[in-house]
Amino acid sequence: MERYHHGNLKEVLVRAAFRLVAKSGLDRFTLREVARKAGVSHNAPYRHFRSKDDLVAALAAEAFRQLNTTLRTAIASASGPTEKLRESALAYLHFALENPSRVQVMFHGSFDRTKYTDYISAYEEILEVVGGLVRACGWEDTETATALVWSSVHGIVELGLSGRLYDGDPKELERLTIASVAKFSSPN
Amino acid sequence: MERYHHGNLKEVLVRAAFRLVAKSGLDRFTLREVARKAGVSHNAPYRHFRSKDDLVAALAAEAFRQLNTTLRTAIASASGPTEKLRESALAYLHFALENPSRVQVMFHGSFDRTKYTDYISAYEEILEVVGGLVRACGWEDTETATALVWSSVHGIVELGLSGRLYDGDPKELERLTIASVAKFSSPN
DNA sequence: GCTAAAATGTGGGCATTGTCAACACCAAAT
DNA sequence: ATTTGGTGTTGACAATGCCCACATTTTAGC
Repeated sequence: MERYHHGNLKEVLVRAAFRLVAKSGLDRFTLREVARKAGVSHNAPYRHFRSKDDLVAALAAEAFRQLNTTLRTAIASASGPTEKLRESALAYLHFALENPSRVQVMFHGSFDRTKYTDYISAYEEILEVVGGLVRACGWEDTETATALVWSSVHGIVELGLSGRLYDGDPKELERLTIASVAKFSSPN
Repeated sequence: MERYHHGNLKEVLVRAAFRLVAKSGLDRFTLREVARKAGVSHNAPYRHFRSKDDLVAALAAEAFRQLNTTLRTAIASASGPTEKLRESALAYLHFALENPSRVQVMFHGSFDRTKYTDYISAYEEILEVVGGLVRACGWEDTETATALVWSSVHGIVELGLSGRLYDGDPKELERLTIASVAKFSSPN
C-alpha cells in the first residue's frame, strides 16, 4: 500500500533540488520540476518551504555546513599551521570542483540573506574557521589576513569553476591555490 | 507625429536592461519589463535579440568593453609598472562598486559562453591587459602571476559586492585590494 | 480508544513569463 | 511604383511561482 504521507519529503526535495541546480543552473531550475523529480504534486514543496527563495536558502545553508565539515576534516589531518591553511584551501577548491552547484547556491542565490539566520551563521562559521587558521600562522592583523586569504582563494574558485582560469583544469587550479596561500601564509 | 519605427531601440533596450538588472537582479529581471520600460510591445526586443540569453550576452560583452576602457585610462594616468597595476586593480574595484549589475552580468550570466564570440574576445582582452601589466612588473612566469593577481582582486570584488567582506565598505575593500596587489606586484 | 487539531499532500486556478506565428507599417533599392 | 526586408504589433501557447479549497494522515488531549 502506497503511503499518502511521504515521510522524509523535505530531504528528498533538497537532494533533488541540488541535482537540478547542477543540471540546469541556479536560475533555470524550477520548483515544479523538483516536485516531479521527487514524485509529488507541484504544491507539495510548499509544505516544507514557504517559497522558491526559501528552498534556495536552505540549499545554501546546507552547502555551507557540508563545506564546513569538509574543512574541519582537512584541518584535522594536517600537521602544522601553514600546512593546515594550505590543506583547507585545497579542500575548498576540491569541494567546489566536485560540487559546483553548491558554490552556485552558496554565493549566487538571490534570496534576501538577512532573512535566513541559519544561512548567515553557517557562513560566519566558515569565516571563523579560516580566521583561526590564519591566527595560528602568526599574523598581527588577523582580520585583514583572513580577508586576504579567503578572498584570493575564493577568486580562484569562482574563476576556475566558470572556466575562466586555465579552462578550469584542476591541476593548474591546485597549483594556483598553493601559490596563493603561500604568499599569505606567513607575515612579513 | 509619432514615428512607428523607434530608431535606436537596441541601445535603449540595453540601457533599460542594465537598469532593471540593477534593480531586480540578474535572475529576476524580465524581458517584458525591459520592453515596457522602453515603451514598446513585449515582442519588439526580439527584432534585436534572438532570446533573453542573447540580450544578457550583449549586456555582458558591453560591460566588459566598458571595464576595458576604464582600465586603460587608469593605466594611462599612472607612472610606474607597480603603480599601473595597483591603479588598475583599484579601477576595477571602483567600477564594480559603482556598477554591480555589470559585474553580475559579466560573470554570472548563464548563457552559453562558447556561443557569443564578442563576449569571449571582450573578456580575453581584459586578461591581456592584466597580463601586460604583470609582465612589466618583471615576473618570469607571467601567466601564473597574471592568474594570481586577477583572481585575488576578483575575489575581493565578488565577496565585497555581496557584502561578505567588511559589509562591502569601500574604504576597507580598497585597503584589501592594495594589500593584495602589493603581495603579487613584485617577483621574489 | 476517540476525537479534535495539526501536519502533509492533492487538484485547480491566476497572473506572469519566454517564445512563436501572423500581420502592419515603413524605408530603401530596383 | 513596386517589391523587399527590416522593424514593430497583436494574439496565442505552454510553463512557472504561488494561492486557494479540499483530502488524508498523524498526533495530542481527554
